[in-house]
Amino acid sequence: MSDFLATGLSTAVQKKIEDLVLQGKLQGGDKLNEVELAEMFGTSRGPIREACKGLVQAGLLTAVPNRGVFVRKMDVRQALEVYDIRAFLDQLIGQLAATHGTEQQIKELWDIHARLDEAVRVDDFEAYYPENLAFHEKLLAMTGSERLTQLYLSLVKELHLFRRKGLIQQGSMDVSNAEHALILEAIAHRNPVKAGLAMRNHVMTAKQRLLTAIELQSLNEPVVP
Amino acid sequence: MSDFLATGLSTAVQKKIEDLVLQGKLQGGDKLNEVELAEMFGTSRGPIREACKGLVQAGLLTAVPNRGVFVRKMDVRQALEVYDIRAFLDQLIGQLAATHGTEQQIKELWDIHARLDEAVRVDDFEAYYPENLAFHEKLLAMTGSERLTQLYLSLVKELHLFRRKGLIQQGSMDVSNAEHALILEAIAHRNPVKAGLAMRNHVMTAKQRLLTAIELQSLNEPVVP
DNA sequence: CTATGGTAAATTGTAAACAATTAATTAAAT
DNA sequence: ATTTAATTAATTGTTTACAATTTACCATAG
Repeated sequence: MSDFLATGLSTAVQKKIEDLVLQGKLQGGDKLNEVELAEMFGTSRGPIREACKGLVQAGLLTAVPNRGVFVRKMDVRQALEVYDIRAFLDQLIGQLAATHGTEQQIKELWDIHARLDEAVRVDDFEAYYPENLAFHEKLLAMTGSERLTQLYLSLVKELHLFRRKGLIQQGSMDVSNAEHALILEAIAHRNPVKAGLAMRNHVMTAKQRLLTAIELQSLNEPVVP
Repeated sequence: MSDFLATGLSTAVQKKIEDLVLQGKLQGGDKLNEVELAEMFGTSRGPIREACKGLVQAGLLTAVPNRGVFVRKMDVRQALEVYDIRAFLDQLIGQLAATHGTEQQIKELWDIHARLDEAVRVDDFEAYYPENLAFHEKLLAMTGSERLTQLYLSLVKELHLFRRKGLIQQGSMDVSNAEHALILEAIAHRNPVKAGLAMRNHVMTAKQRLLTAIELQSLNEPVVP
């Protein structure tokens, strides 16, 4: 390991394995071979095992005694469970952001929203996606709650495990950003309840989009493979 | 390790260390010595280190590079953050319990509530405490959401890190169980929104009790020690 | 041809040894 | 006497070696 690391080898390895999972290079159900990973990162098996323990606790991997660790397989049901949880956490985020956000932060949210609108206008999802992330991360920063931030980001990672082809839709950017506007107005007016409900609604509509997308897909695949 | 364990040594060790923390035998800020723990459990340091990695991810321990792991120190601010999160998770729990709970489960809730009332009548906190846990665990079971259950239990454990003398009050059992009644009625009437709000309120009043208790304590300790 | 059993390879689980960093102690100097 | 430097001890980080379990393969019986 020649890398620069101020936080220990196992932690660095944990981040790298996490990347492999989130980028989809390791997919749901895949088995993680310890010696393989050790050679890949140029370490021994010790740090690999420690890293995996952490990722199991984080919900990205699952451990089977004497069989090893596997990338967690997330089915539709579990994904919907996480959407529900996220919806209520987002409600809290909206409340806190409206309460504790500074005027400067609100201004920056408007800036991001303007860029999102531009991406909607030219129908550029590649531009929309990172700005959307920035929008929600700015909201997180406005809450001032470390634990909430950590928990929320953890759940977002978890949802990355659920990636059936195109089910997390690229469409409906316009609807999504209209909802952003409602959230922003409520925050700008310092209305925590309204901001919270707008946030919760924002996630619930995303959940609903996923549900309809699943229904559509199941119509195209009517018989058992 | 002569113990019976179907899930690996490091996992068993993790549970034991977790117990040490939750029982307060290891207190906030305490340093965990690897060789000491290894001798204590009759293992080598490997499983200890793996267990600690898991507990760090779970939020019960904190790791400092080249210095070791310590029991996480939770201040008032962090505890209040967790209360807020729990409040909104409990709202979701209430909604789901009212939606998916079976009539049998609702009946069992009434039974627990009756025992809680009896404990209130004779002012027996030792009897109240475990039944209160049972009440909330029954609600969790009614949600049918594994992830929500896991997350909620994890946050409850986290709150155990915050234990200043008597701040988690034993009093106000009567108020607490009156809130339980409101929750139960809403669930029995299959009113998810009402049940959710009653649950959130239940946690927020607990948070408020903590806040007032802190204020009272700070009045008794006016000067810096 | 399928099923069963047994042996060998591969992989995980644990322990012990080694390296590197941090904490503690002692000695010297201002 | 207090501070600073140097040396030693203790502890963490990592690697290597060993044990136990699982998986794969092949032979043999039905």
